[in-house]
Amino acid sequence: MTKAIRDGARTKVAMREAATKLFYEQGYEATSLRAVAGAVGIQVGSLYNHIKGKDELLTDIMIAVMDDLLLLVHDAIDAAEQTPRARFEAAMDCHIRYHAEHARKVFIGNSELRALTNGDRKAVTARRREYEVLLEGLVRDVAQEAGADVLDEKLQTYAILALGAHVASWYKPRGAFSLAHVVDTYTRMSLRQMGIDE
Amino acid sequence: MTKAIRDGARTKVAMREAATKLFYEQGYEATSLRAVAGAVGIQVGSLYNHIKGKDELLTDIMIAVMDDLLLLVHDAIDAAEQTPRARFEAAMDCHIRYHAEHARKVFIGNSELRALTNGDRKAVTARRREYEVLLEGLVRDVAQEAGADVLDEKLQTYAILALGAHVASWYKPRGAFSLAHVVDTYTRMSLRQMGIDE
Amino acid sequence: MTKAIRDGARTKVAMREAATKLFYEQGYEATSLRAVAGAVGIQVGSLYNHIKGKDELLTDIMIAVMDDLLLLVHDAIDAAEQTPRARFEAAMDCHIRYHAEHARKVFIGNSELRALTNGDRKAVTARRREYEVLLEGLVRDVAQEAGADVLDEKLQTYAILALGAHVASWYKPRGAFSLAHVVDTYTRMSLRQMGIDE
Amino acid sequence: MTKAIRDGARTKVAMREAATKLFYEQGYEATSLRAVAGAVGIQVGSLYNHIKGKDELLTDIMIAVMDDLLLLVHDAIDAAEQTPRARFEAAMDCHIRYHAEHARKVFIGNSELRALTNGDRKAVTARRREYEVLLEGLVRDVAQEAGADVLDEKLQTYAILALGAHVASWYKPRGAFSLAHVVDTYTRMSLRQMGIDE
DNA sequence: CATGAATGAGTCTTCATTCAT
DNA sequence: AATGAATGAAGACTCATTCAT
Repeated sequence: MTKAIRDGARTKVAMREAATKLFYEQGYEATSLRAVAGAVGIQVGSLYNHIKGKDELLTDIMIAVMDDLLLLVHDAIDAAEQTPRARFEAAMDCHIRYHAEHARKVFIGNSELRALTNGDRKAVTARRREYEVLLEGLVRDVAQEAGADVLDEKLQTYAILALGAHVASWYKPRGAFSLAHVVDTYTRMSLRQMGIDE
Repeated sequence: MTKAIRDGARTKVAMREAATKLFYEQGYEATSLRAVAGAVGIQVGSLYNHIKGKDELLTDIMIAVMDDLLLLVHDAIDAAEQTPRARFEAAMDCHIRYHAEHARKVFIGNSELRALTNGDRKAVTARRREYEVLLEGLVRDVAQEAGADVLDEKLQTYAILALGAHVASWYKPRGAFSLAHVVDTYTRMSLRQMGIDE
Repeated sequence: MTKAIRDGARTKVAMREAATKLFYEQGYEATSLRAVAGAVGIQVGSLYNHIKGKDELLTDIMIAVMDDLLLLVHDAIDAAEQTPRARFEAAMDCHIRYHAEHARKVFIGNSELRALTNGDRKAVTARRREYEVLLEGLVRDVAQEAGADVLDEKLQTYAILALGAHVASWYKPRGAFSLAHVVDTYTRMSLRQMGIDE
Repeated sequence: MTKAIRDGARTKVAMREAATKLFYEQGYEATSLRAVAGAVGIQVGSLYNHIKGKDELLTDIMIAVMDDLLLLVHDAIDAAEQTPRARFEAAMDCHIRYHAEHARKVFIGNSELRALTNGDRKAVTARRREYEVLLEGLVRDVAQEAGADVLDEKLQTYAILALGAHVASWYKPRGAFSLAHVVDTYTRMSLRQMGIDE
C-alpha cells in the first residue's frame, strides 16, 4: 500500500548491498530474488525497475570489484616513490588490504565466474587478466632491480594472486590477525619468495 | 545376478563421476539431478536407488577428497627420509600434485562448503582443520631444523594452502606448465618464503 | 499551451495506431502495454492519462470498426441508385473494400471478441448483428427483384460475411490481386451464388 | 498425495482435450497451464512429463487438424465416383462437415497461427497451402468438365475456404441449422458461384 | 534396479495498474 | 501530461523427491 522508499538511487544501492551479502553467504544460484527483495524491503517485481535480470546483479558486483582493484592499485603505485621496490610494496599493500577489506565481493568474484553469461564472463576475465599482467610487471621490475633470481615469473605472480584469494576466504575484521600484520607478513614473504632480502 | 550387482556398483561410480564433472562446471546448486541422471544414462528417479538425496552426492565427494589428501600426505611423509626437510618436500610434492591432478574435486571442495548441511559441513571442516594442522607441523619442523625465521607459522601455512587452491583453479594437464615444474617451483618458493636457503 | 493540448490528442491517436498494429500482429493478450507505450515513445504509466485500462484500447478499436462499417455501407446504399441491384452492388463494393483496406482492424474485430468484458462484447455483437441484418435485407431485396431462388437467406448472408472476414486475413495492398479485381469478382460471385444472372 | 491417474497415454489425451476446449474459449495466450492442469485434474508441473512446453500443446492441435482434414478429404474424393463433379461434391461435404463438427479445433487453427514459433508455423502453413492447392484442383476440374466460366480460380477457392472458417465460427450442433442443410446449401451455392447449374 | 508419472514448492520474470512528483 | 518507482498477482517452467509398476 504505502509506496515505501520512492528513491531509485537509494534502492539500487540497497539492492547491490543485499545481493553482495546474500551471494557471499549462500552463493549466487542459491540466492533467490525473493531474498534480495526482502532484504531491501520491496516486492520481488520491483527489482525489475532497476535491473534487467538476476545476472545483472552479479555482473555488476564482479565488474565493479575488478575496476576498483585496478584503479586502486594503479593509484597506489603512482603515489609511491618511483622505485620498483616501493611500487611493488605499495601494490602488495593495496592488493592484500583490498582482498581483506572487501572479502565478500572478492570471494564472489572468485567463486561465481561460471554463473556469468558468456559475454559478461569475458568482460570480467579480461579485467582479471589485466590485473595479472600488471602484477607480473611489478614482479619482473622488482626482481630485476634486486638482481634476484625469480624461479618463474608467472607462477610467482600466481602465488601472489593466490594469497589475495585466500585472504578473502578467511579474513575477518576482528579475527586473530590484524590487517597490518597480514599485509606486512605477506609482503615480506613474497619478497623472500622471489629471493629478495628484506 | 552378479551382473545386477556389478551394474549397481558401476552405476554408483558413474554417478559420482558425472556429479564431479557437473558440480565443477556449473556448481552444485546449478546442477540438476536430471543432468546427473542424463550423464549416467538413466532416469532421475533411478538415482534414488543409490543415494538418499542430492546432498549425499556432494558430501561424498568432499569427504573423499579430504580423506584422500590426508591419507596420501601421511603416506608420503612416512615414506620419505625421516628428516624435517625431506618430509616437508614430500608433503609439498603430494600437496601440489594432488591439487593439480584432482583439480575438479578440490575445486568443488573449496567452493561448495556452504551448500552442505550443518552436520556434513562439520565433518568436512574437521578434516580441513586436520590437514592444516598437519602442514603447520611440517612447517614448524623444517623451520626449526634450518634455524630459519618464519615470519608467522599460521600465515605461512595459509600461503601453502592458498597455493594448492589456486593451482586447482587453473591447472590443466596439457597446459603451459608441466606438473613437475609447478611442483618443483612452488616447493622451492615455499622454502624461500620461510627463509630457508635451497 | 495549445502545444500541450495538441500533443495530448496526438498521443491518443498514436496509441490507437500502435495498439492496432500490435494487436493485429501479436493478439490482444500477447501485447503488453509496455509494447504499446514503447511504440508511442512514452512510459507505460503515461498511457493511463488517456485510457482507463488496457481493455479500453481494444474496445475502442472494435466499436469504431463496426461504426465505420455501418456508416459507410449506409452512405453507400443511400448514394446508389435506388434499385435493389444497385444498392446491393454498392454495399458489396463497400463491404469488400473496407475489409481489405482496414484488414488489421477488421481482423482484430474478428479474433478478439472473447477478450472483451461482457458489457463491451454486447455493444460490439449488437453492431455486428445490426450489420448482418442490414446485409440480409439487401440480399432479400435483390433476390426478390430478380425473382431469384436464394437457397437460404441467412446462410447466403453468412457467405458474404465470410468473404469479408477472409479477405481481411489475406489481402495485402501490393499483393497478387488488385482491390478492384477482388471487389468485382466477389460481387459477381455473390450474385451468381444467389442465382442471379449478371 | 494420492498419485491420481498414473496412465501416461490417458493423461496426454485428457490434456489435448482440455487444451482444445480452453484455447477455443479463451484463446491460447489467455489460457494458463494452471487451467489446463486443473481441467485434467493434475498439478501444473505434471504437464511437463508429457510436453516440452505450452506451445507444444497448441502445435499438436493445429497440425493434427490439418493432417486430419487432408486425410479425410483425400479419402472422400477417392471413395467418390471418379467424375469431377462427384469428387468436388464429396470434398465439399467433407470440408463443411469437418469444419462444423470440429469447430473448436478449426477455430483455434484459424486464430492462433501467430502464437506459433516460426518452425511450427511453417509446418502448419505448409499443410494449409497443400489443402488450398487440393481444393483449387477440384475447382478447376469441375469447372472444366461443366464448361463453366469460373471468374477467378484462386478467389473462388478462397471463397470456399472462407465458408469453412466461417462455419467453424458459428456452427453449434443443436443450433438453428442442421448440418445436412448447411452442407447441402453451401455445396450448391459454391457450384452456382462457379457458374455451374445444379 | 530402473522407469515414468505424479507432486508441490519454488524459480525468475512479466504484467496491468497506481500514484507522488 | 509524463515519469519512475512501487505493487501484487500471475505466468511458464524447473526441481528434488516419491512411489507403483
